[in-house]
Amino acid sequence: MSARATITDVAAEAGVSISTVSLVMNGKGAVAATTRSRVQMAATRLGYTPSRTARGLAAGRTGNLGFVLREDHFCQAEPFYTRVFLGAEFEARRRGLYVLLSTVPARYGPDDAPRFLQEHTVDGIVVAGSVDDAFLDALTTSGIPFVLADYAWRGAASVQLDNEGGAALVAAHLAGRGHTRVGFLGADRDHPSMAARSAGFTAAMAAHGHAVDPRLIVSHRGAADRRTGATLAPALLDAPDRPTAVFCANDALALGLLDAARERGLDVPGDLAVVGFDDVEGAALAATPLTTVRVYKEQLGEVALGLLAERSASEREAAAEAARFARAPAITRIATDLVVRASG
Amino acid sequence: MSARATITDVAAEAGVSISTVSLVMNGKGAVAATTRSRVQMAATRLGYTPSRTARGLAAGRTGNLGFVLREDHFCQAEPFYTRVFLGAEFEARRRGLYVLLSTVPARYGPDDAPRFLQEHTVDGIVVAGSVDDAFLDALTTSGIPFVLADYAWRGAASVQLDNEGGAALVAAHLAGRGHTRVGFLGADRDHPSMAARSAGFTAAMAAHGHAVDPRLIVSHRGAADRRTGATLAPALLDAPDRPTAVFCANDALALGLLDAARERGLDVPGDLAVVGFDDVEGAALAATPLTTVRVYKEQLGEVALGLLAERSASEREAAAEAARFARAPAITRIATDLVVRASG
DNA sequence: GCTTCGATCGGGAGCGCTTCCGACCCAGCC
DNA sequence: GGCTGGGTCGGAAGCGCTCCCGATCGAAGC
Repeated sequence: MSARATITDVAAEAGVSISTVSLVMNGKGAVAATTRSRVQMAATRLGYTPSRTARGLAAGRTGNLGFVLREDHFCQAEPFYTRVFLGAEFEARRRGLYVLLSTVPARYGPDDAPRFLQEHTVDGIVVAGSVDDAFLDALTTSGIPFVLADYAWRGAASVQLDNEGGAALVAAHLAGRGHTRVGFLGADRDHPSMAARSAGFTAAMAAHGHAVDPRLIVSHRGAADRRTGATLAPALLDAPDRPTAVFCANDALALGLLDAARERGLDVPGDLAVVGFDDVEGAALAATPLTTVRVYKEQLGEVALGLLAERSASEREAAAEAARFARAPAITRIATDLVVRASG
Repeated sequence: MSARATITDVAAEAGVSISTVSLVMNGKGAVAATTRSRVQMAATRLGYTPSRTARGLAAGRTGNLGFVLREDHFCQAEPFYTRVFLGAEFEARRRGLYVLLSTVPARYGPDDAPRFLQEHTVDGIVVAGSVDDAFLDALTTSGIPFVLADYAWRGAASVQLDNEGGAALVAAHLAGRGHTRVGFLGADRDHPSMAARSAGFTAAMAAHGHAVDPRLIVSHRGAADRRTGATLAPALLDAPDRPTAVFCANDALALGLLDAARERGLDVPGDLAVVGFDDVEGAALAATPLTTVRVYKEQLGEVALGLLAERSASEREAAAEAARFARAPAITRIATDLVVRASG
């Protein structure tokens, strides 16, 4: 690949000025149809693609967005945020943007700032999952627009799963199957999503006339993984008046609960119905396929990135003050579905 | 954050020319120590960080690298390539570079090109894991330097695990424990790493005087996952003369084999020793903790990115022809370790 | 028929930085 | 003491693009 064609080459080839080429390439301004097509032909003939860098310099925006998540979230076995990222990357590609992926440690110190926070190599940032408040503080003061995905923080714009809605679907399902004594198994309770699932479920059950016995609500602060599910299971399974169904705040916990149930020789769903949340890969493959709430991870990323792209675009054109006004503390919700399988 | 400080501001603040500031910021050229420190102070006082974009335009390189992997590899449950990426990102940060993550479909068509292939927004590309040949062809003709990580293709530069070495460690370990009749369980056999593990193991066993019975070598073409491991297990476990030990080409297969062994009531490692490869998260947590070969995924990414960074730098300064000569088909190997646990 | 106006297009000034080149200064040299 | 030369620094030309502004021209308005 020899030297790339530049806008000047195209202008010469088409017999117009570079301004015109620029207008055509960006689809703005008033350009006569004939001129436009002449320029386009010249561009394709020369294999011209505008230089991102030059465009960035001149236009004052870089055309790439950051995607930040906690290191441990990125590396966890279940590729949840991975899929969110994939959705974001897809949407970015659709919009002709790039996304820089970076991680922050669970405990954020001032030295951990992703470099693009300082170098302004990024027009905006998607923050996926829960992160240290200190990071969000730094982000806020940096002035770079950002949107959260699957997290909430103050009035920041965010895209979240419809956790309440999903939990309500579960409640309706269980109530419909005649369960009146149900339990809830949760963990990672500081995460707003987890809290919402818990609250949504108990509220919906109550609405169905079967308030959840507080003794059957176990909620942990630690990681919401399979091991925790198994560890916490006895509190429910060995209770004097065992619930006939348990809603777990996520599939990992549910899988752990299933392990514990199997150990005890309980029949699922005969003795115990188990419902999870997330619809992870392993849910359908489990020994007893798991009834769960399906969430659309890619869509979460797509929507978040789309929102960010528009936000950072409007940030530029409008006066900063005006844009800040328009920033309604928007929470966008991604709908969820119930997938009924064998476990309940 | 008001308007950013530019190089001009720093020059004014320090009372020098912008050329001098540039020299100081890049640590090149001959600048008197006093001048240098004066500039540096001015820069920190103004909170100056050079604009990536401007730098890129002027210097002809963008300062970011691409990291490409197959979509399905990115999403698999075991975060192998995720860790590789993390290592790469770390190394990039260390070098002041950015990395754009993008995926390609398993079957690559001309329309699937990551956009940065055409827009030259990237100085080089790390390709992780196996990808479609068509993609590598496209990459080659694009002229963008690239290095492979955990893959091999023609004479392309690549960083690979020391698969033979790891397999030899396993062979030595098993032979040392008195196993003379051993089996091999493999899958995804078109992947060079898998082939190397198989070949390395049988060669090393032979060197120990215990040639592997060809009937005890089962090698599959499909995905090397847990399910496959369980599916393929009968060929070894139900053989007339069952091996006393099996080396599995990766941990997922080994885990599947363990499932099958448990089903048959076999004692591990009494009746059957099982050894894996990769040391995935689940290996240590398995019911019978898995003896396996530990591989340093982050290091793989680090080394690959470092190599790429140097390659793309030299690519620029040297004449293209000369650089192409220097491109010895280098294969860098990352050492592996044996981790002995309960399974064998 | 002359002015006004909208539709088109070219000119040109940057965006912030790198880098080549030449100017300058002060030792050291014959 | 004039000259050479190395060590320092400033000037200035871009890198490829965006975008404001003004020029041009034919058509519409009175």
